[in-house]
Amino acid sequence: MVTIKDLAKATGYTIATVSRAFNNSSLVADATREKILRTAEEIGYLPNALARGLVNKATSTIGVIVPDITNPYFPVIVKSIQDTIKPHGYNTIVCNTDWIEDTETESAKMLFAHRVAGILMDPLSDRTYSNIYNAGVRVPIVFVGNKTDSNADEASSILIDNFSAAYQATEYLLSLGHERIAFVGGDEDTHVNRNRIGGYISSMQRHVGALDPSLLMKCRYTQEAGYMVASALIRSGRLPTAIVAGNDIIAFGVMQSFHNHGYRIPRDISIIGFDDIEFSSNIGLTTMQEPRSEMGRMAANLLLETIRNAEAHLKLETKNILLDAKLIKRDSCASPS
Amino acid sequence: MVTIKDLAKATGYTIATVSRAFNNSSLVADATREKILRTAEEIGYLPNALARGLVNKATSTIGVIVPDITNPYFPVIVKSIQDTIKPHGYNTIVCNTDWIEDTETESAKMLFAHRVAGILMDPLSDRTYSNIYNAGVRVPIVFVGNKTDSNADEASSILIDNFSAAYQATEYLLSLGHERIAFVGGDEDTHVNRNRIGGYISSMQRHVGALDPSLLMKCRYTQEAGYMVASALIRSGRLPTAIVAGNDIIAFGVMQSFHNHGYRIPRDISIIGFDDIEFSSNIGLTTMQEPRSEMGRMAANLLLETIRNAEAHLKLETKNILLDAKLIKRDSCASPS
DNA sequence: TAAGCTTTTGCAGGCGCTTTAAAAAAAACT
DNA sequence: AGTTTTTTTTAAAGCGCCTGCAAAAGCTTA
Repeated sequence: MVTIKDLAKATGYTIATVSRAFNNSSLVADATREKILRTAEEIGYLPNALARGLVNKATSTIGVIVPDITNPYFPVIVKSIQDTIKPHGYNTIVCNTDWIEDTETESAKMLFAHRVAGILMDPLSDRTYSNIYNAGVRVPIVFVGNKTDSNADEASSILIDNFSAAYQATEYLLSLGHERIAFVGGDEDTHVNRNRIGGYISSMQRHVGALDPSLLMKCRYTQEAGYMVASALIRSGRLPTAIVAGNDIIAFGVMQSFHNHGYRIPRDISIIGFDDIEFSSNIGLTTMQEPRSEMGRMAANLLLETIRNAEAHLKLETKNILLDAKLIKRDSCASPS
Repeated sequence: MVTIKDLAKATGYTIATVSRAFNNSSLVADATREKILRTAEEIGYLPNALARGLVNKATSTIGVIVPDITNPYFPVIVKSIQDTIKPHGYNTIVCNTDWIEDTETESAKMLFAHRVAGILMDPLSDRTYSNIYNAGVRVPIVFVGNKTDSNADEASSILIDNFSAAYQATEYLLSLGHERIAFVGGDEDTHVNRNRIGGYISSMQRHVGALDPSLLMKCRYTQEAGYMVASALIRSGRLPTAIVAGNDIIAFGVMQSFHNHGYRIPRDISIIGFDDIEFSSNIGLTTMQEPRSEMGRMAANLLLETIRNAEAHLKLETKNILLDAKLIKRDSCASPS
């Protein structure tokens, strides 16, 4: 393992000069820097990031925590984050929680132990912030995609206006002539779920009056869960004419179930999703599009700004930004027959 | 920032004892360890992973490099890796190369600078191994999903038998009665591409004699690329009756193009993909399934083993393991009409 | 009670790097 | 030439932690 000492010996300078050469310090002569850098290549010297992080008390790594990297919703955000921070010299450690709150806390602790400069995360629950704070994690955090309502002034967040988006989705279905509209969405009590359900209920109540509670179904954010709920719905015999799904993955499961049971979409039942993941267009799913790349980019920039301010011992006012979702009309919704 | 020194002061022991308590050393009394651990919770002490890595000359982090995290093929592998190594106390840093060879080299350098214990990667090209070796990276590497043929004895690999899989896919189409079968696949000269093309050609030549070279089309592994190639094919007016796609993503693009141009699958044209990503079942795409979870798991275990051996200064014989792909019949293939 | 063990704890050096203060070298003045 | 100023380099301390060795404390046994 070649260290700074080896490079010092090889060039004839001391480690102090070598270090400066690698840190673009103006305190080394250009000729010296050049010679050092050239020799570094030759002998294969790569600065030890651990030693650097130790003395600098900060790394150029940013932690990213998501619930499920196999849901295409997240990789786009992760990639957008990576693309945004890379030009600033940062890299990422990505963690997967599998929707398990303990894993989320452990991940945050691990990231903090690695002294990441900051954390970007899609929180699992309203307890997330206090969980990781109580675990001793002290590092700038920006939420993306979801947030913890109880700590809105402790950490910034970037997400869509879920209430309004769900309202809009439901309105669209109503405008098509549907009246019996079900909601199949997330079962955890989070900001996103509360607002999507809230928007749905609000729209329904405005147009249909009291809501039939059996139309509100909760499940996990997986295709299997959507499939199960739809199958149960079919077995119950009291089908709605349209469904608002909590996200596209759930919608996929719902569609597959209806398909397997001989129903045709949108002829027999309409469905609208959330997120607009890549494959929704292949399947022709009408959905509320989240600007995920933009969310990732904005969240990353906000975190970078927060980190810079923290280094300068200023505290940046936290921002809770709501973006607009956009209705993407495709082939999964039609007027009831 | 609470350090080991603070914890030492708080408990009345020295940092040596505190350190031992955290490393499950048998040299601390149980009562002492307990007291220290309890106090650690109270004052929020989390060991600095950088300092640890520095003195131990090794971290419990494993680097993962993939070409495109937004292709659902990869997240499953990444997750499988994470799930496999976590019980061993390791965590991961995931890098995205965007199919750019320089980015791949930079990623490897970054991971090495962070002193990862090892790297798992799906290499972009046959140059990958020498690229990163020449960049000074000296760390155990295991390839997964693809490999560099020129360095088969330097690093282990886990992938499917691509030649045989492509052969099998083509045979299936032939058995359905197709004769004019096109291949739309990866354009880089990599192990995977050579073998998939080789398997296709081999099967075609066996049954149809000389191959019409215009049937062999190369493109990038994206949906857009597949779409373009299919559109060009349609414009050319000389359509095949069936297509072997380099992967499912390309197949999606191809299908979408045919769909948009008024063709029906499989009535007008059959198509078979590669990988069996999640959404292939939704779309009814017949495909050659890669056991990605198993590949990730095996690769991770192999890397772990390699790391252990390296620590013991043994060199583990490299293994190049080929798994079998499995033909998953769905609705995108039929006999030509 | 003292000697001989065993168990537990402390001291100190060092991992690879950055950085402040001081020294040396080079350049710019009288 | 000598002196001052500026540029370049070095010496040394320390970031938070681990660990070999030495010291201290607890236990046994005679």
